[in-house]
Amino acid sequence: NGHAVFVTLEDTMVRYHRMRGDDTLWLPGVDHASIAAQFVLDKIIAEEGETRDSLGRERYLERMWQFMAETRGVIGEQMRRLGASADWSRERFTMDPFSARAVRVAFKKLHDADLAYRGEALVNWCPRCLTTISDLENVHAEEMGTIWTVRYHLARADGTPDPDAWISVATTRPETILGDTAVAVHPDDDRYRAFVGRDAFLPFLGRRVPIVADASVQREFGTGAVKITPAHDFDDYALARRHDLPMINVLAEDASMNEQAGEFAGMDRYEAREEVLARLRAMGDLEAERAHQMTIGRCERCDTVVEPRLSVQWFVRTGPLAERALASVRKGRTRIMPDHFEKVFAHWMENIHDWAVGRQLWWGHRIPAWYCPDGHITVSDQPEGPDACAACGRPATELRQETDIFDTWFSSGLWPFSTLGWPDETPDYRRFYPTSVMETGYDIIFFWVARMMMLGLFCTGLEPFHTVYLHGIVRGDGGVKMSKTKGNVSDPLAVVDEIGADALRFALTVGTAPGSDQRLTAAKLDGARNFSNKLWNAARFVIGAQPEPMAEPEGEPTLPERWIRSRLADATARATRQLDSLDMSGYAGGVYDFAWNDYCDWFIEAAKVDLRREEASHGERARAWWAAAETLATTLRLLHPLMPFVTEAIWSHLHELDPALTGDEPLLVTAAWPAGSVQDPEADAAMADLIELVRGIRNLRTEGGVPAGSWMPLALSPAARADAAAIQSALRYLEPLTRTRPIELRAPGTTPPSAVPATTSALGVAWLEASAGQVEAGGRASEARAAQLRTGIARLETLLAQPNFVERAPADVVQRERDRLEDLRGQLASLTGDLG
RNA sequence: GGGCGGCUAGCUCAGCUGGUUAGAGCACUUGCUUGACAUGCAAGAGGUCACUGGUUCGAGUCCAGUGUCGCCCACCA
Repeated sequence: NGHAVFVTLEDTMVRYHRMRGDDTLWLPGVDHASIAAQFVLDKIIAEEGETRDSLGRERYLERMWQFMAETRGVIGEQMRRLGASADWSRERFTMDPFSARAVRVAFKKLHDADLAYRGEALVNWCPRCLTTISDLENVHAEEMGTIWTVRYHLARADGTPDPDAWISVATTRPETILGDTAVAVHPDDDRYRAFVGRDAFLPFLGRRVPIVADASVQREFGTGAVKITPAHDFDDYALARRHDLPMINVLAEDASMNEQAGEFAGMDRYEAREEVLARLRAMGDLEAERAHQMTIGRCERCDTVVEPRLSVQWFVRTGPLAERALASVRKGRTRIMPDHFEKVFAHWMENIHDWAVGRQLWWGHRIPAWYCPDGHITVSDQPEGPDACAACGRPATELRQETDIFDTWFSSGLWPFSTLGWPDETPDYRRFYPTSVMETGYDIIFFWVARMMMLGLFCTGLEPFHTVYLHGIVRGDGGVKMSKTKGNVSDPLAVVDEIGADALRFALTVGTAPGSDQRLTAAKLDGARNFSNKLWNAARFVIGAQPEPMAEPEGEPTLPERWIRSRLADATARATRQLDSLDMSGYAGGVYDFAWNDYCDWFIEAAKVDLRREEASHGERARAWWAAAETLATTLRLLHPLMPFVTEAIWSHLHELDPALTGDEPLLVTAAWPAGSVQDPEADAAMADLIELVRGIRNLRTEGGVPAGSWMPLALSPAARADAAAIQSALRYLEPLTRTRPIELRAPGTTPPSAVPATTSALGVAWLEASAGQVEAGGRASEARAAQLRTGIARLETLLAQPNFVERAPADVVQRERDRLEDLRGQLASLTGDLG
């Protein structure tokens, strides 16, 4: 379903711009997702009784290519079924040779600029995936754990532990005691002032560690004294660097205790924890134990508790890169939608750490760094590597390449330009770079968007896109996030099979806002399906209503014809504006409203009258039909970006009927977006009056308990202001639309008999000429209406009586309120006159 | 510990730079197999726009604070 959202949004944007005649490219492709892919493939081969090591690097990677080909096929098929009109001839993959080259070149460029370096540091390590992971892949959550207080005995003058003097430290990870190299207290803490400078003994291993003072220690927390394990804790690491303390790694790569752990070596970290606790208890040095809520980081992929690990790694120095990316956003050269994500983006960029880009995995691009026996590093962007060590000239044969691969996001970060041929200035690159819109989920704004901004600006000197459109997460009926692990992912293809891709696309677009999550409920999908069904049926009507024989259209357009063209012009203008500003939901809602409420509910119903009028000439019927068909055709153009399938199907029928309807374009996908046309305010107003009157009369029928099927005589007393032609043209539609016959025109100012409910509109006052008993007596409708009018009038009178309002509000606002007041007074006058 | 967002009809949500009587879909009530569509048509009911204060002629909309739910970021043992 994640696919369905981005395909829908991107495809809608792209189809719109193609219809506009813009030079449009939607380049499809996928990344190689190294850690996730290995995680999945490891499981698959495990079922075959194999492991990564049993297969070996080469065969494992062969399997991976095969697996990836299948996955890509599935994703491509899904996208196509959803209607993705991407340029499949340019499909790209982050493991293809173009990407590989871009990765090498980009990395060398970074290294040359001193923005990539190799160094020893503490990184997040997943003991199950056996690789470094980035801060972002280390997901923190609150968990209940235990905090223990442990006694470290002080060293006596003779160098032995003092059984009666100790310093107590608090820890949540007792096994790391084995890697402690100090105890720290706050310099101003009176309790421990005398301890500073002395040594304490670790409970095991017989190691003496110094007690140091450091302001980073929180006096209030725990005992106020903290054990320092530099190789296994980020705080401790920083402190150790300040105090020049040794760093002892006691964990192996799978998080079992290593040989530094002495007698604990070989135990798993949690076994060792229990063992350490048991011994401390036995020695009487476990002072306290209590439940403790803490934050624990787990591997995003496999949920294993992450270990900080001291190792030599490749890093990207992000400071200068982030500064530039941030400046771009601040200056508005790249806009993030919705706006408030700019703050989120800025906050992250301002607090960014260097990026550990190396991964101890197989599936990915190997870091193009070569080491010579003398320790020199040569970074090369050549596919075959360097000829010789850049520092000492040793031949390539004596160099060995780094075995670590890049974080997938490194190659993904180059996507906007690596896919267009960079570092070469290819025609595609010149034509399409920088790109315009980056559409993706807000959940990967840091992983991907931030990296593309940083690397794009660094590599190409240009912002890789001018707009970032972030979509939200799709949640299921209960508001639960759909995730593969929870197994509540609904298969988009199953939905497509059931209700069609168009309906799914519509449901995913309407009523959503960028950056906000949405609930995709069954009811919403139903509504979307109903809409595509509605379109189909409206088209069926239009197609079936073509007059026989079809003649040259003639005669003046009727009111509904003028009106629907005006409404269409308005709908077109709005849709254009909305799509230009990426208001996808507004666009979807707007065309829906036009197609259903204006076109189907009012125009088609009115057009039926004209199409079936017996006295109409062939030419007049042809004109009436043409208006309906033409409007339908334009509506299809408006809807096509969002609902490509139904619209295309209907289009082909219209084209078959008369190519003039489709502008001689057999395919809607390549047809043009409708040009704007002028609105017709006169028709808008006249039709609004007619609609108001129709509604009023229908209301009278319902309120009066008139059976829906029966014809009722109607009396209409035209308003003095209404012109005769307008009344005449309205009558034609009034009759069938309100099921009233005959309609008697009374003199202006005529009032209905007392107690007969009437409806007042700009066109006049109307009431049902009921035979006795057919209309329930009473003027409830009129009373209610009069009350409404009185409230409105009172409100406006108060408002207009305020000098402040009249003097300080803009003239047009004041005038508008005055007009409204006049209008309401007029309506009330005729209504109260009628009531007697 | 910081930051961000939501709070509008029974439900899911629109509501742009403050200005008609606050909207839609679904659900609900009533009536309709009217020759495109019952996946439909017509009419209707339903809201102190979370709360408090402020700015303003005018606040769902802007400002401050409170509550509540959710999310993101963060190296407190």
